[in-house]
Amino acid sequence: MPSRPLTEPPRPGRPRSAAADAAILEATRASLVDLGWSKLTMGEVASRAGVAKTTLYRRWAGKNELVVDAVAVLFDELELPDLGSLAADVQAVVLQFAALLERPETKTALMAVVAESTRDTALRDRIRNSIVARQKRLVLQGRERAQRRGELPVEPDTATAGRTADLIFDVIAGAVVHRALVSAEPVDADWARRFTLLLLTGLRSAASHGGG
Amino acid sequence: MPSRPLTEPPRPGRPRSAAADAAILEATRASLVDLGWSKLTMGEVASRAGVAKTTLYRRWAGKNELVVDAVAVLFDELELPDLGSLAADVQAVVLQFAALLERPETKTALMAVVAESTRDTALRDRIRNSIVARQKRLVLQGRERAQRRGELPVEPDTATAGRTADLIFDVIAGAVVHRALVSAEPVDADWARRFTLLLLTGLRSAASHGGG
Amino acid sequence: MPSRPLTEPPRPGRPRSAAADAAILEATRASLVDLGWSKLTMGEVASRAGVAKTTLYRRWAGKNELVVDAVAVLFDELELPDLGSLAADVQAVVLQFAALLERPETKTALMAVVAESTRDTALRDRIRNSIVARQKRLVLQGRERAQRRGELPVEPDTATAGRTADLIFDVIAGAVVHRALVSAEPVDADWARRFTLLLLTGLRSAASHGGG
Amino acid sequence: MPSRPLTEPPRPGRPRSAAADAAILEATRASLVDLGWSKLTMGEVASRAGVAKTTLYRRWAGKNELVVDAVAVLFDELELPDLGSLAADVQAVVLQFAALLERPETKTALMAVVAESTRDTALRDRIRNSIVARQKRLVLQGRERAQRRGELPVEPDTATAGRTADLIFDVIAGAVVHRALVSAEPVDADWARRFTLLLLTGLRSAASHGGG
DNA sequence: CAATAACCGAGACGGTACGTCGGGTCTTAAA
DNA sequence: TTTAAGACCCGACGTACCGTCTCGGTTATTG
Repeated sequence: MPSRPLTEPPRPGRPRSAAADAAILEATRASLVDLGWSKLTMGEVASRAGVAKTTLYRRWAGKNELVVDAVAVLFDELELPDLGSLAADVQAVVLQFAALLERPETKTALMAVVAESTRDTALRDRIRNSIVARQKRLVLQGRERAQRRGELPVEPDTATAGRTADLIFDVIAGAVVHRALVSAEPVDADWARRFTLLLLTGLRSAASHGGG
Repeated sequence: MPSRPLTEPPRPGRPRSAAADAAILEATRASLVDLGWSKLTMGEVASRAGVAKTTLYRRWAGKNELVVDAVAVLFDELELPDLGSLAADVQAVVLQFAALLERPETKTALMAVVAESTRDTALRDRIRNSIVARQKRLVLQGRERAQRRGELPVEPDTATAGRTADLIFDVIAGAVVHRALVSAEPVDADWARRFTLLLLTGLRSAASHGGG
Repeated sequence: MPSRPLTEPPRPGRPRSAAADAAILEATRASLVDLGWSKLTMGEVASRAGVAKTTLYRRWAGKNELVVDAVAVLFDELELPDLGSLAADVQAVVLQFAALLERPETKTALMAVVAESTRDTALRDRIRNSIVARQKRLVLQGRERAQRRGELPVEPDTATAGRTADLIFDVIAGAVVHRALVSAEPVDADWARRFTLLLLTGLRSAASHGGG
Repeated sequence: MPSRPLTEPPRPGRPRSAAADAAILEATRASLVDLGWSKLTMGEVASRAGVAKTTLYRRWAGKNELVVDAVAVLFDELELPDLGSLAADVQAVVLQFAALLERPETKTALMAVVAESTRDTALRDRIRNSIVARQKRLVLQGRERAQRRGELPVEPDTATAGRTADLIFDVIAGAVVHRALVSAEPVDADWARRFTLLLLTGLRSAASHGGG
């Protein structure tokens, strides 16, 4: 979303239409579904949103930024359920995440903006803040809950703990994304179960051996 | 590579220039390095290769196919070294793969063509055959070697074995790609060691518990 | 000038700023000098005048009307000097008029608004009242003075007199404009002398032959 | 017309379509008639001509150049008739010229391109070569014929002759244009007769007095 | 050795989308 | 009601690439 200071001193002139923002993001998602990333055009989004092209460009620098914002909110739907065990929780989140990746707007857009971000650091930061952060939160939340349950030891060294969380995050997100988008095979309950088993046994054994 | 029948019945007329093929693929890689995926154009590739645009279109249907072929050969460089232990071998391959992903032509192109492939099944097959297969081969090779060494049990059920190999592949490839391109953090020796430890302990424990 | 009722019944609310009018017309002329007709924009004029765009549109319907008003006042500078003979007077006015046409704001604007007026009768009337009338006045004035001096006969038939004045006006104004703007050659003293000679001898001879 | 060397060494590549040239110029004239100069757009012309916008821009730098070329050919219709006397010939040409200026494509375009040419020397040259030259030819032709008939003396000094021809041209063209477009009054037979009388008597008297 | 056929370079072609600019209107808060 | 500011919708701009086509000309195999 176009970020402005939180406590906005009312600027002179006509204020920007909040309705336009919403309509544009909605139109962007609809266009992604119908056309896919590469056929989505700014003009099409504008016309679907009932808005002039200039209104888009006043808020977003281009297609990349617009799509990141349009897709990011979908990641708010991800939630860590409390099913009683870490394994069950992880498995559930994996399936949630896979379901999200199956949605046509996400599927076509996610890899595309990541690809663009390899040559655009501002875009990379935007993705990190808008999308990656929303996913990573689940890992931290899951670890904390597992530690409360006693399923995982409390790691005293925060640096090591952070590195491990990052590793776990890349393994989970990477495996699911790769399965869904590269291998293009279904992430079903069986796969999720086998993946979770692999991950958690590895995690527990490694932890007891001192994997820092 | 431009697919033609394996046993080519010599067609009438002037044959296609083999030199052009090589020059085009090389020019494509060079353009990826200089311009990145989204700014790469067919016209630019043609002019760098000293070739007419028609010559490109006679061989490849479009940018997607061209780039897949241009990038695919780079994956031939990946090799499974024999360092004496599965852990060492995996770690080495992870670093090799990461190094490949750090190359600018791969970094910018890989996610992009995957993104395109979500709406183009022919492209998906091309990627699977040209790129994914080249990576997967290492997993199968590694498992076989580990089984010969006795580091991993021989799985009698080939269906289960296949599923496990797929899982391992998605975990390895996914984690490395995600770390390198999404998290955009370095895949260094330390990360590779910690990742390998997690993977292999998980793999061995899960195997002994019957993770099929 | 923005036309309002001659006897203005004082309207309610804040009255319009008279200073704004002057600033806008001045800014319009400055923009004409710097940018020329086709690159002059309402936004540019507004910002030069330190005024909002709405203030312009409240007073003028558009660029055409604004420029006519901005340029019209320049034609007030034209004066018929009294140099003792009709020939001298005409020649002086021709040079004055040419000098006015050489000014960049006039040069670029005059033909442009005339061109626009060919498809806009309201604009045509505005030009006629604002610009053409200011020029024509000189012809009538010159004829009257010449008649007083006895250089020209008094035409009793007012209809014929009017037609002749119109003809003279089109010949003088047309020739000077064409020389200056179409042929793009200098209207210097020599040209003015030769033109005046042609005109006045023609006029006198034709008059004596009954050119009605 | 886009001028290229007369003896064209056949350039490589696909040659430009001559049909496109004709269609574009015709579409330009039609657009002038329907829309007028200021509402004519390159896109509209292209679509009327059944041609891509790039095809227009490959041949003409912009609207100005295009319209000059589209309108210029109309001036080929002007012809100096041989009616037996200079006065009759001049009067006929004046009426022809006025009829041309009454055509909607000419009326709306001519002053507009002249206005643009005041800030664009290349455009001025194009107008001079394409339009002005086509008109001036008639003056030279008329003088020569009148001299052959003995209606006008042969001017021995070519420099003076040239200057006089230029003057006559500006007077004729200027007066007719001014009457038709600025005064916006009809150039009918009566006006043409009175104008011709004024011009020719002036010309003859001035010539006998030594108007160089 | 001529005919044939596919190739090659160059570049024009009809399109689509780009990102920007200007026109003229509307919506704020302030005067 | 006017003002400055600036967002708004709209339409055109001139450019860049797309993928196709049409040239003149080249290089092979076949008759």
